[in-house]
Amino acid sequence: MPRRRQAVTIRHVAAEADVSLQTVSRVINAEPNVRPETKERVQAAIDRLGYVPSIAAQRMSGSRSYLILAINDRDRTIADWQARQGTDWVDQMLLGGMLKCAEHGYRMLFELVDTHSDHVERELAAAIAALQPDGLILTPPHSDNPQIVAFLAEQDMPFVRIGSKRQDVGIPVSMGDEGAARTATEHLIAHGHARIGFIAGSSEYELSGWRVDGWRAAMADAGLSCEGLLDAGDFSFASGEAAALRLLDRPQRPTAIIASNDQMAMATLAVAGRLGLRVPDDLSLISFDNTPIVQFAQPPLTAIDQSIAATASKAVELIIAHQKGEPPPPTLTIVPSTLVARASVARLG
Amino acid sequence: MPRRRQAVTIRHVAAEADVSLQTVSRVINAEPNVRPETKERVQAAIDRLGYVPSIAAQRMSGSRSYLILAINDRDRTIADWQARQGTDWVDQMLLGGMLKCAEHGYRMLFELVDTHSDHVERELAAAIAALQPDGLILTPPHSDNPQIVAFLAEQDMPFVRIGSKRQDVGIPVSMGDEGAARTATEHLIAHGHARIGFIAGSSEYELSGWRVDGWRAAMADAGLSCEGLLDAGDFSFASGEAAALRLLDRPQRPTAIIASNDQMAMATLAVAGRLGLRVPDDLSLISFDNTPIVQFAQPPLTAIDQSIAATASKAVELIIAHQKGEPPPPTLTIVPSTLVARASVARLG
DNA sequence: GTGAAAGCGCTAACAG
DNA sequence: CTGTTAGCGCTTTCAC
Repeated sequence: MPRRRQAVTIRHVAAEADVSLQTVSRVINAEPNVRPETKERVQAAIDRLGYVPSIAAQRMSGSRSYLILAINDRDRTIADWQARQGTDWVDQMLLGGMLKCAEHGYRMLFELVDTHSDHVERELAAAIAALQPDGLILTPPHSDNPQIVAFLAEQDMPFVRIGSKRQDVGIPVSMGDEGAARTATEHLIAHGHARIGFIAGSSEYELSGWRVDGWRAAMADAGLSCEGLLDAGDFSFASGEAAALRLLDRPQRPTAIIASNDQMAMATLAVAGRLGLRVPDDLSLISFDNTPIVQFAQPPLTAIDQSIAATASKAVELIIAHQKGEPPPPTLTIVPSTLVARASVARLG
Repeated sequence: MPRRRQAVTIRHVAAEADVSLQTVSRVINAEPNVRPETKERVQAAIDRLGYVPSIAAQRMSGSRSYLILAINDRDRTIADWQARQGTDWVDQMLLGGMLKCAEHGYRMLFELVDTHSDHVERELAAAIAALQPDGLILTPPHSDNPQIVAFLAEQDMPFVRIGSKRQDVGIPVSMGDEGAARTATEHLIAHGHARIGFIAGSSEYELSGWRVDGWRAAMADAGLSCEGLLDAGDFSFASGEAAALRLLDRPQRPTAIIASNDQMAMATLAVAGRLGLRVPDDLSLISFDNTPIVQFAQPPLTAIDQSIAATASKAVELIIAHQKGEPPPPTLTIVPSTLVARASVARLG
């Protein structure tokens, strides 16, 4: 293998512009103390030579690596990829994250980490040691994993916790789960529903609880009872089927159901079909996540859209801002979710 | 910002194992000339300290960067992400590519490059200069872009050309487009079809032509005419609609259509519906790509599945093998596609 | 077999 | 405002 070296280095630029290495470095990093005309001359040399700094060298000399690591749950991500159900969480993260990174000359690297492993720290430490990223983005359920969070805080590695609300360490970016559940519930109430069932997600994810909270709050505000209307799955289709069956099997069955993710919503739709219930005429349905499959459901499902792209983009922004020494936002950052109305909700009565 | 340094370096390991830096380096890189017991002692120290080499430093000193760059078309990728139609090309690339990379201690980085830009070289040169990857993976339509290919060859940067057949430079990995189209065509012929229409894709992609070739060959082998049965779109839904309309508007309309991708197949399905043709009773349909949406179509579409995960995995393997100095495969590598039978093909007559 | 020295491309810290 | 010096952590080259 040929020993691969940088084609054009800072040295070439310095020679070309007839200045010192340091001056070139200052121009590259937009640092002060360079006379405009010198700066211009250097910039011209850079352009002429097509010079681009080596990230490795920049990192080596103790500055930024321009790398941001997005950490996702290994098992779940691989399962989604293999299932080929169209789950586009990763794509949306890339869309928001990569583009924002590119704007600032950063790169986003995708890393899979096993939540359940007893040596999460080691996995993370290895990734950090190897890549030396400038910051990490944690996604659920990692965002609230005490081991991970404590470890990163200790390393004082800047990190954003997507879908988290805890402001103790790291920078949380909430997707407004409670508000989203409230919105969905209120949407149904506005359509005349009173017995609104809720299928919660896995308790491994804190957001599951927040969504329940939002539903509860909206029901309470409307003076409605939640009695016998709450069930839970683990985000899988099968668990959704079971939960839907239990909910719809009750004597006073709900006239509407909110499912905490699309898989469980699709399962509910299937169960309704089996029970001879038409959606939306006999049962209204709202799902969470708004992945592509719900558009193709029959009927297309009304869904809560969590803007993952916007959230990832925000996360990158926050890390870069932190990197520049700017103070973190004083209050919790919330990237709001929206309700996308389709055909699975009917007016009651 | 605190000047971030490696927590544990090769120096610590050397001290811990009481050997020189060089010996540690030899162990890390599995080089010869280390006595087994020394090696063991060093390895123990590495494990005890949780040492992981910094890839920046490795790269700096002229060795591998353990980074492989996957290059995708910017516009198309972003459009897919924004459309949220469930296109999972990127996910499948990550699935195959990342996991294979991880097996060998490499990382895969995703990069978007504008095909149409007049300074593709500059974009690529910048990415290469910044990241210093050990190899690149080109995806269509980049794989056969003469500018890109020439540039990389000149840099002598190892690269795999996914979906290409040209063996002049780089390492091509074909997905067997011609064979796949042949398979689809023969599948329809076996079901009694004789007037099998074909909607080709954008001529910007060489694979569009190969697919047509496969269809032509299968038709010829069966003694069937292709007269008036070929049309083309550009892979978009709208173009598929137009093509399907032209094909189905003919006096002797086809009894089956093969569309070069899922979007155009879905468009054909929609057009058939509008014309009062039932699929599969009045029109059989086979699509290419097998992205998630076709499972959710009514009826679910029979499709050619191009195993992108397997292809990406193979691509990574080839780059790493090349990296190790192994010779490239003497013949064209083909990752075969398979036909997934669903409900959109009916027996004729 | 193992070790010492030099240097990769860049930036921090200091000097002028 | 600009330049010089000294490394960053690792691998290469060459000694032993």
